[in-house]
Amino acid sequence: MANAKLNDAELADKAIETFRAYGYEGTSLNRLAEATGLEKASLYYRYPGGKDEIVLAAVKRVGQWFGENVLQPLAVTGSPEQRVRIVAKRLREFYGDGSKPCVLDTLSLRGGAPELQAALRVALKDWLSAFAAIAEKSGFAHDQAALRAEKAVIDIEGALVLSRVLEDNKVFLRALARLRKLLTEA
Amino acid sequence: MANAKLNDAELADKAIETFRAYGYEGTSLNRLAEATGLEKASLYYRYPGGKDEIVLAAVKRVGQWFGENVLQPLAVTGSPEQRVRIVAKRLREFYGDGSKPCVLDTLSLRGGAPELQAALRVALKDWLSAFAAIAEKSGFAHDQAALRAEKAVIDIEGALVLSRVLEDNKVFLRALARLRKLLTEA
DNA sequence: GTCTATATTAAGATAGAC
DNA sequence: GTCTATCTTAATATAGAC
Repeated sequence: MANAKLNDAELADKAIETFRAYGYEGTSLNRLAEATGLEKASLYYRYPGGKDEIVLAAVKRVGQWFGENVLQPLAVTGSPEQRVRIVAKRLREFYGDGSKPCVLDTLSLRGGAPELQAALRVALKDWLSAFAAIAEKSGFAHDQAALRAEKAVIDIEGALVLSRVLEDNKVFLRALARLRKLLTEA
Repeated sequence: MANAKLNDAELADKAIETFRAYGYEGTSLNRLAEATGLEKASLYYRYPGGKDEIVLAAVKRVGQWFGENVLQPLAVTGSPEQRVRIVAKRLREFYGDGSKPCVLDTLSLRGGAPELQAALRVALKDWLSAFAAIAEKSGFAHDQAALRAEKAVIDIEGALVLSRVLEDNKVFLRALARLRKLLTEA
């Protein structure tokens, strides 16, 4: 790690950008080498398990980042409305105004290792839990809060798909504009 | 075509099942050969352009099928409510109760040819137009009808992503249960 | 029209120099 | 820790028999 060109976090960040755009099968080690600026052999030195190990590290890292920067603001001070507004802003950045796919979507196609699918499932459940918590704090009953959270994540994921296919970010931005109402208003 | 094991429609149907599950990059000719029961060389004989030509043919075919079997019922006799109920049923079949991904999602990752992306965009626009038309017939103003259609397709696409990641079809079935209200009720 | 066999290119993966 | 070089396997693609 002394002569490292990139630290692990930087490497994971570069890698995840490739994975979220091309998916697991579409991300070759050549593409990863190009994206990170490291040669394939260097990637194998740091991740002997190859692509499987890299994608797991990248997903773990992005999950952590998402938790700290997007979901954590839901648990701090401020009204539920204010918190959701901040989260919507973070989501807009995270998804590049709707131009960057969600890893939960593009990495969940068939072909990925079971450990990858398990990691994605955990990340999604964390997301749903955080949204359900803020909905419950806004006054929804437990079950209704869970349903609102589900609808909110569906709205974001679906809008990302439509924005990608239509090449029109406005679809995603409209979905983000619905988020506060969906999670905090009856 | 005389000694063909499969006709073009059958071949496209087998191929699309592989493409929707694995995506474009994840679908190798070996997988297509296995799925169709034909050898790779036979696939090249019928589609000299290889995978690019096969995926376009498959998308064209599924788009046609979707139009005739899912969207066309929206334009026949019956109340808007009845028509949407039928469409929800067809969608449930088309997506295998939520277990089969949408080609618009899994084939729109980076890596596919521009012609493929264009074909997906046309298919999605057709879908949105058909949903918007039934919403307008239900009494929504033109713009509101278009928004309802967008929300409805987002709901379906997003729910498919969540169902896939969570391995829980109930998420998708809940979305389908919302469809009639979304397209026909104020 | 489909097959077996083969050629060619790219992907995954390792060895050894610096 | 990263590199160049190389190996191995799988992918795309074609040739020619039936």
